[in-house]
Amino acid sequence: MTWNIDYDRPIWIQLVEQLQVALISGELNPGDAVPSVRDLAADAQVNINTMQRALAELESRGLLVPKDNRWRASGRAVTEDRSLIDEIKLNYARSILEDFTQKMRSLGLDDGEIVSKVAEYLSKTRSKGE
Amino acid sequence: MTWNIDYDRPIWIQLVEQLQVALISGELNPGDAVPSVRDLAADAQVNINTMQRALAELESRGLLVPKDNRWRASGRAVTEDRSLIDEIKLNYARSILEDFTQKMRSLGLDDGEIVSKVAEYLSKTRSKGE
DNA sequence: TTTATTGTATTATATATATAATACTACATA
DNA sequence: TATGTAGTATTATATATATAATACAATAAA
Repeated sequence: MTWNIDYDRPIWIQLVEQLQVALISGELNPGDAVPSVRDLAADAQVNINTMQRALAELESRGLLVPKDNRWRASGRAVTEDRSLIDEIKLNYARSILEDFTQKMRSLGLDDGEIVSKVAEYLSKTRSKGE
Repeated sequence: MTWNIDYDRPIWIQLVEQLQVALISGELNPGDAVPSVRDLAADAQVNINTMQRALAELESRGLLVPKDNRWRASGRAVTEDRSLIDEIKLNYARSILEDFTQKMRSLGLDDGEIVSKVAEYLSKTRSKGE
């Protein structure tokens, strides 16, 4: 997976968000093994403790689970609770829409202008395939 | 003006953003006097130093200017350079659109779905007046 | 059985952020 | 003229974040 860290927000929060996107976009599927904390940290070029904090957060949300019941050395996996993933996906999409429309409206744009600007921007940035 | 501070990003950056929105949305007009640092800080329930940092940043961007040429006790005003405000408004709107479409696409939505979801969300949250 | 790997924990350090308290200079105003 | 107000500066303190360097116990793998 690809990482994109900027520096005006806590890194561990950005890691949580980007891992969550990987889960709800289907880049990581229910039951899939998750790379080890060390590997993920190296991949994202981030300290192990920082990545550990992100994974612990996702585990507390139920999105990641320990792979075996007994102890740890088996690593983590994506939850098989698809309804939980769907629920989080819906919430996430709604929060993006909320944030976006709030910002556009605060600029003084009305609903028609917002829709047309979105359509215009999408067509400008459409990849050749679509 | 209304303030809305959350706690996962530096406060001074959020102050810069929200003051900037006030400028480019026309809530504060070119030439308008800006309240004193102390008053703004009290209004936003934020430390004076924090608000000062935000105002200094906006001044460095040319959006705010010292009210008189001589010294300070006259306070600040909004720049009368309307083209600068327009330019920043365009950049801001574009960055919002960029951020939004990037997030929606990363969820696996195609352009048609994005437009329809925007339209649907806008109609659901439309105020009575519109 | 030996070695490597897993998640986890601990300690220390550096940095950025936010606040509080205080003070100064120059100007505006009463 | 005397007082208040503007922006600004300084010092100190608390907190969150991020990193580094280790270490450990239990499991997996060679």
